[in-house]
Formats: sequence, C-alpha cells, structure tokens
Amino acid sequence: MPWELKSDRPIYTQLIEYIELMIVSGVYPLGSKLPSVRDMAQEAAVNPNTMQRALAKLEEDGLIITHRTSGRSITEDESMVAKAKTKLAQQQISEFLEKMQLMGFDQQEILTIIDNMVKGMKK
Amino acid sequence: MPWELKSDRPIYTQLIEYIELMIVSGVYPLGSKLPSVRDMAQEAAVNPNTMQRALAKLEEDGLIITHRTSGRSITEDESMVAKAKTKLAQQQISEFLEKMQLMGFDQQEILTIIDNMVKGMKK
DNA sequence: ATTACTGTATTAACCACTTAATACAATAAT
DNA sequence: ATTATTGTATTAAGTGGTTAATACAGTAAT
Repeated sequence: MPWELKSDRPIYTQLIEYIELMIVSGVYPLGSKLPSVRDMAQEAAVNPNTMQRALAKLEEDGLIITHRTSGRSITEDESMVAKAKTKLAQQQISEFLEKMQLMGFDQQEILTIIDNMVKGMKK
Repeated sequence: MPWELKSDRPIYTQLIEYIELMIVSGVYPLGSKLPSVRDMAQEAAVNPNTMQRALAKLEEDGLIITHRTSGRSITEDESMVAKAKTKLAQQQISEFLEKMQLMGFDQQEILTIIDNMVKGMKK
C-alpha cells in the first residue's frame, strides 16, 4: 500500500480519505487495532501532527475509537461502517455522473463507455 | 453559472477545471472571445491574479489563445478540444472505477449501480 | 518501581495560496 | 492625439497546511 499523496490537496484530507477507504473496504476490519500515530505517520511519510489531525477527524466521524493510552481501533459498529460506505459510494457516483454530463456526454454514452471500460479491466 | 468554489483545494486549480469543462462542453465555443481577466475575476469573485494564473495554465495547455492587448479567445483547433475532452473523460472514469473497486464493489455491482442511478436521473 | 509506549499539546519556522494595491506597455476605440 | 482596455508584473500582507522539535500525562509491560 503506497500512500500515494499528491501535492494538489492538503495531505491530511488525503489521509482521511485513504484510511476511510481501508475501513469501508474491510482492509482494516471491525474492531481491529490501528498502529500508533507515530508508526502510521512514518509509514505514510508524513509528520505525526498531520497524521494525528487525520485520525482525529475519523474519530469525530465515529469510524475510529481512541483509547487514551493504548492506541486506537476501528469501531465495532458495523452499521457505522456500512453507512460510511454507502455515503462514499453515492458521493463518488453523483460527482462522476455530474461531471460527465457537464462535459456533454448523454446518459446512453456514459453507460456504454463504462461498460467498455469495465470489460476492459482485468478482473 | 455559479462558480462554486470550495476551500478544500487551491482556487486556481478549481478555476482551471471549471473553465476547461466549459470549453470541452462547448459552452465556450471554438474561437469565441473570453471576457477580460478582470471581468472573469469579478464574475468568479476572486482576485485578478488568481484568475490570471488559471488562464495562463489553460493557455499553456493550448486551449486558450492570448492576444496581448485584445484579450483571449478559445482555440480554433477542434482536435485540441476533442483531445482534452477525451483525456478528461478517461481520467474521470478510471479514478471513479478505481475508488469503487477499492471500496469493495465488484464489476457487476458497479454496472448495476450506475444503471440504476442513470435511470433515476431526470433527463 | 521502572521502562516503554500511547495520545496529545505547544511553539517556531517555512512555504504555497490568496488578496490588495498598484504600475507598466501595447493596442483598440474615440 | 487621447482615452480606455488589454495582459502582465511587482510588492506586501494575511492565512492555512506542513514539518520539526519537544514536552507531558496516562498506562501497559517488565
């Protein structure tokens, strides 16, 4: 996992999105323990303060539980994660469709393009 | 046209994307004249320097022609615009599919979701 | 008890983005 | 010729993100 961080957006927001993706996809399972702030910061090659900021936001959103001295873990509330996944997906889809329409593609075009792209993907 | 500018990314990059969208969608037709930097800045409610920066990038990309003292216009090179449109679309699609897959949706799921979303859209 | 590790907070410095206020050169309009 | 408008450049100030270097309190491990 490469932690591909670009410089066109604040790093902490990219960290939030990336970690959230790992959670909703199950790479970080329900209730599992997360590495320490320092370790995660080192793995992502960012400053601990920056990682701290991202994790604080994820805790605020209820996806992560903080145990003051024994580290952090993913929430055990399955519905919390499911809700986050649904929200993320719908957000992705609507943004995508909106931009494609603004570009001038009509509904049928979008469908066929997607269909071709999906078929072209390695499964 | 609202110029919806968010604060989570640099404004000038959002301006670039927005104007590019207007070009590839034909809202700004081939060869048409653009308003002055100052006017566009005022319309978007940003500083002229910021708008200048965005326009300079679009000129660098070949979508806009600058006439030193008589303003700017959209390129008349149709293939230039077509190429930009294709590139934009493929970028949107691949980013979208990648994220959906990272979230854990398989190909069939993505297709049916999109299909339902599209059908749900008022044309 | 001591040690090591946890999250958290603070301070200073640096840098990119943004704005504001100008100014200049070239040309279109009059 | 004069005026207005064009793109462009410069300088200063403010803001927010990022890093670095610490420091502290609480707790798990030994």
